[in-house]
Amino acid sequence: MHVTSLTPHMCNSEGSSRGLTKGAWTSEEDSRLRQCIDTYGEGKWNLVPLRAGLNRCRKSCRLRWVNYLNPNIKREEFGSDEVDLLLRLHKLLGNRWSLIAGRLPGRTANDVKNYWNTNLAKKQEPCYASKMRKREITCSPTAPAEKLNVIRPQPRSFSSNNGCSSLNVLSEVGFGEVSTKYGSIITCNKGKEKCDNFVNNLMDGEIMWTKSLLEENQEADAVGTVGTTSDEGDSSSTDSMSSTFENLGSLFNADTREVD
DNA sequence: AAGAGTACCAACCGCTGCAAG
DNA sequence: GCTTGCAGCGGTTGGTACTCT
Repeated sequence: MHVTSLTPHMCNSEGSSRGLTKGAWTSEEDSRLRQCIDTYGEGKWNLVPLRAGLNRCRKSCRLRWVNYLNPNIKREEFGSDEVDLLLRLHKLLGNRWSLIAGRLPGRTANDVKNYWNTNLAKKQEPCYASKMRKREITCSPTAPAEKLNVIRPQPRSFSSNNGCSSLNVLSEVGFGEVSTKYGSIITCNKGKEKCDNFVNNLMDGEIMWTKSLLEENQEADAVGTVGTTSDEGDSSSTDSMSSTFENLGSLFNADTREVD
């Protein structure tokens, strides 16, 4: 990008940060930003530095609001229910912190990411946690999941959502559930392309039962496994189907329910 | 009490996706 | 279809608080 002039909304990646304040925010800056958001609302972050009279880039302003000043942010420690949900969502979504945070009312992506890296990563993947902490590669960490092209982050919702569930996440992006004799399963209800993209971007070992596969097989119980790197799935095997649903069941646990 | 090591978390950086022109 | 600018994401860094010796 060719930059000919400097404006407060420009950050390093967009141009230059020369002359812009960096580092910790002062209470004065906080109050200015808060007042600006109160007056103009969220959004138009490129205008915020000018409106608030801050010598900060728009990214810094947005981050400060989103991660710290927003009054909806929870300050207390993660509860056991939140941790449980976080674990299951991470298993499902990988490091899509904003998506995960969207299902944890009052938590920001940064909160979730920090909590994961400091409290949970070590329990899940000791090698990865060690690497994160020490910046040392002493063993091969689990490869991060491929980015999901289909799923776009949902706007934060701070409603007291009792339906915080993995299935709700899926339904928001076009996936739903159907039930079979094996239990509830995830389906795609917004077109085969989305479904295929989702499936193609699943993490290793994750298994997806798609409505399209159901339709292709022309029978309610004809389902297929979709492996990403290992073709361990056997769509014709009842044992495989059962184990698959066991996997899904453990993945969703309480979220999985029968649909009449 | 003091220094070293560790944990936490706010903030920064680089990148990507999307929309508008 | 291409370019440009904005919004927002995940990874990473660095300062500080805390704990241990």
